[in-house]
Amino acid sequence: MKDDAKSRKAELMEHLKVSILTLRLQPGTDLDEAHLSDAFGLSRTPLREVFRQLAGEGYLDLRTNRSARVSEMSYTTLRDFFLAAPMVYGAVLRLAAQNATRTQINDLKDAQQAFKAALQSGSAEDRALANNRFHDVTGEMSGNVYLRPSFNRLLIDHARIGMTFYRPQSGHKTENLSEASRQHDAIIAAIEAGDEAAAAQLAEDHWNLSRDQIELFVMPAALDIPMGIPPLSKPA
Amino acid sequence: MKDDAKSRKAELMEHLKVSILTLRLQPGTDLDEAHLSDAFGLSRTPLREVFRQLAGEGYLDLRTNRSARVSEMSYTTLRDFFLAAPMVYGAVLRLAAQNATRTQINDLKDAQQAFKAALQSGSAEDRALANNRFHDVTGEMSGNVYLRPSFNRLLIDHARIGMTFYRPQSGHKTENLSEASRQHDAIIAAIEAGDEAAAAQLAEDHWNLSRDQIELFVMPAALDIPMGIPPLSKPA
DNA sequence: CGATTCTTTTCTGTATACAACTTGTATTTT
DNA sequence: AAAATACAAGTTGTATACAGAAAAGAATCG
Repeated sequence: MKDDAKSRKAELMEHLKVSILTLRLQPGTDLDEAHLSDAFGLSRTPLREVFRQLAGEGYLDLRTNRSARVSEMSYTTLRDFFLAAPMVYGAVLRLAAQNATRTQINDLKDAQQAFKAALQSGSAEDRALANNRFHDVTGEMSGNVYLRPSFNRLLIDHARIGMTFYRPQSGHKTENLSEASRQHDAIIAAIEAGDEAAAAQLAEDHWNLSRDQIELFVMPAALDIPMGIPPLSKPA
Repeated sequence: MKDDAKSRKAELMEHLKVSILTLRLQPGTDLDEAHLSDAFGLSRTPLREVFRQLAGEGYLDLRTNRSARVSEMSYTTLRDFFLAAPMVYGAVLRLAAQNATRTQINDLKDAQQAFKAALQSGSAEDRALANNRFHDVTGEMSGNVYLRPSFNRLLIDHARIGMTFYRPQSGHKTENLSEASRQHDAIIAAIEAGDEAAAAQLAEDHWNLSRDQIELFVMPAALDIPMGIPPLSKPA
């Protein structure tokens, strides 16, 4: 029942992280210090410290004398993402297979349980968060301080990319998500068996699946409907 | 001639970074807020923001209700380092060869000039900082936001490892450092030519050189002198 | 003496007040 | 009427003061 400043600070942090990962706070959004400090019962001093930390982790961008912003996503970052992700995740899973402890493996299984539950009944946000948690545990397992900064940065945008491209309720999506779930199970098995090579291969497969999904979304089948005359409309 | 708070803050940041990279502030050192804020004419509020940011970049460790500490280095991190470094640096140089701009290439040449100058006449600290600058520019060139967090984290410990293991004035060291300088030249050439494969290969070579150097330091040739009776000495 | 508890001191974390900067608006000038 | 300037409101950055937690020291008890 601790409702002291320390817990409120942690709450704020969690709130911002979740909001950013789920796109409730969209890339580029300005954050209002006064409003947030009011809402969480914190003064601006600790609030700004949270901003600084989140900026360090890649959630926010800070510009002097201007408000903090949710970090941007552009098409160039999408390209950079798929350049870096397979390599880093391959290394992470390889190390996870080497180093995972019993406790961590149980954490991973719990995360996968939650992911499956979210697939069944949850919202897109629940799925993205559960998926994020799953991969976060694999990052912990790798236990390499030099890989984690980039991996965590990748996970942020992985969640946001997922929220952007897996949103529509289509047959493809459900299929791909259950395929993702199957891959998660395989990843758990590979880690539990300490099978590095399998883990690394699964990392690659997992990204190929993501990329295929996005390509389908970005380049849909063409509409087969003749155009009418468009109404006049002023540009914003 | 701006001597306002903003520049003092930047000064403090630079001071801490340089001090940590050169081991003037050793891993595990406690930082005194009162003393630092006094020395740089800043109140504790902006000072603590700097701490948070440096912690995010991997220079410091923050623990609640305890003083900020220079981030630790252990033998396990040394192992983690050489697991991650070749992979990340290989990717960085590959992307650098793809994306480097004219301006960046000039920056890199300037950095290499400074490095050579430091080799000739500078201290170990100068060399480490110049080398750090060189690699930092390659990181800029890669232009990949997902790779840079890990790469920057690697560069911090690269400088500190260098300060630890290249310190003694030996024939080997000078030789290896000029070899490093030659590799830098080759890296510049590969980037300028846009030769990805060569750049990636050079990244690997560069780490092999580092690793050899450390192995030599950790496992020196055995002394060929019969032991006498050691003098009594108290452990610190 | 040694250990333990209590007090004092020091340092970390937070709140508030103030200063500096940005930006939007209104007024003046051409 | 358009542009430029000056003003005003709002927001960010910093300093100081205070509250709370560790650490250090003194006093008490075994």
